Amino acid sequence: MDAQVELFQALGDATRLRLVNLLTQTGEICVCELVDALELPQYNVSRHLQILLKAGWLEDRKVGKWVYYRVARDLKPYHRSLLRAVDQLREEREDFRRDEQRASRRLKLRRGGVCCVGLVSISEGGHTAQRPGTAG
Amino acid sequence: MDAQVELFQALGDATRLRLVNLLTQTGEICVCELVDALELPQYNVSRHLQILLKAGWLEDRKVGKWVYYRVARDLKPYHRSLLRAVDQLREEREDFRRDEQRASRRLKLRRGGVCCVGLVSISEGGHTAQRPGTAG
DNA sequence: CGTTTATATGCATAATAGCGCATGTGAGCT
DNA sequence: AGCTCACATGCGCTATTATGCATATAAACG
Repeated sequence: MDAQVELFQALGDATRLRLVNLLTQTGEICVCELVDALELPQYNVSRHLQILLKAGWLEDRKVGKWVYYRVARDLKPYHRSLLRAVDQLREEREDFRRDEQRASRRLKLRRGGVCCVGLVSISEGGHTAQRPGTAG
Repeated sequence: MDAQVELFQALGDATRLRLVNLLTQTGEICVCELVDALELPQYNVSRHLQILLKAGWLEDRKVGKWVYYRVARDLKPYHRSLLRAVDQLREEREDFRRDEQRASRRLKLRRGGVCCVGLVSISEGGHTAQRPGTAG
């Protein structure tokens, strides 16, 4: 599809807006951390990450069994403007702020700068607690 | 739906991006002029205008049988950032430029600052030539 | 090699979006 | 009143999208 239209379309979804916001606020962050922060099922987060990736919004970096995502670095002016818009949304979006809080708590638990290391149990059931049926 | 998500979603469509671009570039402009500029069927343009209107992007003003649209005036910072992004897209979008050219030709034909007055035939078949079957 | 962990994806389904056609609405003109 | 013009909208269709479930992939670890 039209690459620029795809760019806007990728932001036309609440979950993806939350992801983009979180990624711009926290920098590089891995999928399991995003799952915990957004409190959404892993497959759901993964799907939306793929959409953002394909649209050109994100970069991924694989480290062992983890995948870290971050906002892409080679951005054009219109990308920047769009990211600024997302940032300016923050004031009005409680969900953004809650995501950021949960993410910040989660990121403090990183050991040696690596996600998930030494994590046995965040909530009961471990940090994959957001699998449907386990949480909620 | 979530008002801010709707805002982004409204821009996630080529036709609506073209409309927003044209409206930011030309100011107030009526539906028949937009139809000529975009070379799309009237019902199509009308539909997308309603979507943009509902999303909070546009204002309309009815004058006789015409309806003029313009970009809304009470905009928040994130609206402005988004509009800036659309503007920055212009460089890469031939379609935007073509729309603007056709619009500019069309707008020169206004009489007394009013659209459509004294217009008998722009292209053969009159200025409603974009009805399917008449054009293309 | 089998198992666990982290992530991605095929599939079915439900919801949504865009399009074309036809028609409705409402203003102005005769 | 009847007609035309400018614009909006209901309907049916098709295409796309989001979601949930299950499973695939692939790395790490015993």
